[in-house]
Amino acid sequence: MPLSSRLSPADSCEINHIHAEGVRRARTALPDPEMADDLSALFGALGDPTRVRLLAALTTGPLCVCDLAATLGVSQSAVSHQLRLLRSLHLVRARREGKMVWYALDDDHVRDLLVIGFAHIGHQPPAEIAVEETA
Amino acid sequence: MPLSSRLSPADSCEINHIHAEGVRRARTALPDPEMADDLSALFGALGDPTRVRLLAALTTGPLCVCDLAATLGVSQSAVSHQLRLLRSLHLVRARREGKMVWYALDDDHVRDLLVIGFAHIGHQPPAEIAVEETA
DNA sequence: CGAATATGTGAGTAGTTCTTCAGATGTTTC
DNA sequence: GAAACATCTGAAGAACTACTCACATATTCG
Repeated sequence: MPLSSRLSPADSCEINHIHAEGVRRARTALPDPEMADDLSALFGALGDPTRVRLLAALTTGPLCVCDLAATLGVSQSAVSHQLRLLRSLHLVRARREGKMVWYALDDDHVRDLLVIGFAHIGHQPPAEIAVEETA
Repeated sequence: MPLSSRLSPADSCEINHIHAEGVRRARTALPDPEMADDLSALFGALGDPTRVRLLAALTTGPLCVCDLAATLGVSQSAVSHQLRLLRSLHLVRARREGKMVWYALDDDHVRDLLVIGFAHIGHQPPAEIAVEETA
């Protein structure tokens, strides 16, 4: 039980009013540290305006680095740095074609996350995101 | 057209090989700056291991601050700070009951995001997350 | 091969974030 | 009202992030 050993008697509320039942139940749903790190890294990748916009742009179909920079109005270098992060987390996929590299969303999870995200913040997603264009 | 004015001739690849068609299409899916900020703030909130674990814990039902601290094994103060952020983004809801404050997930978007996130990173979510316990 | 084009990358820096610490606030009980 | 308890909050420091700049790499074309 590595989890219970983490409940140090330190400061977290001593042995106060802990509701043992609820805590035990909560622990069953608690991802282990590695999962939590992976999950938060994934969401963290979506936690930046530039990257969200990159991904949103890519929902309309593949674009090369240059197009992405032009679409967002940011420097090509900045885009490249961000794409590397997105690639490392399998959010986008890169395919070289001559001098250019085309980027595309890696799978539908990305689109799903964006749609739910938009729903949560109460804005309507820009139409193209919700529907698969199969472009 | 505030978007096109953002395409400064600065460094983003001059007027090179931009594929005008794709860029124009991509722009239709591009959230405006305010949306992008809201969206990324939402995902950013999920972009931290402690907060992901807090939310995962809450998928099993409401817990008080003290329970959450005990469940995760982190200080009560740290939990409180994080809960404030999560509350401000409507990811969790707080209800005072005497000395204690019970926290619960604010809506099902949170659960959905976690489930998709787990699917993406290829781990199975800890069983309790996927199903609504109506506890 | 050398020039031109498109993209990738390391270092540096300004800005942001997460935790801890100390103390404030709100609630109950006596 | 004072003591005890649960939670909240501001300040501060350590760690992380995202951009820019300069240059490296890769591909095509002459």
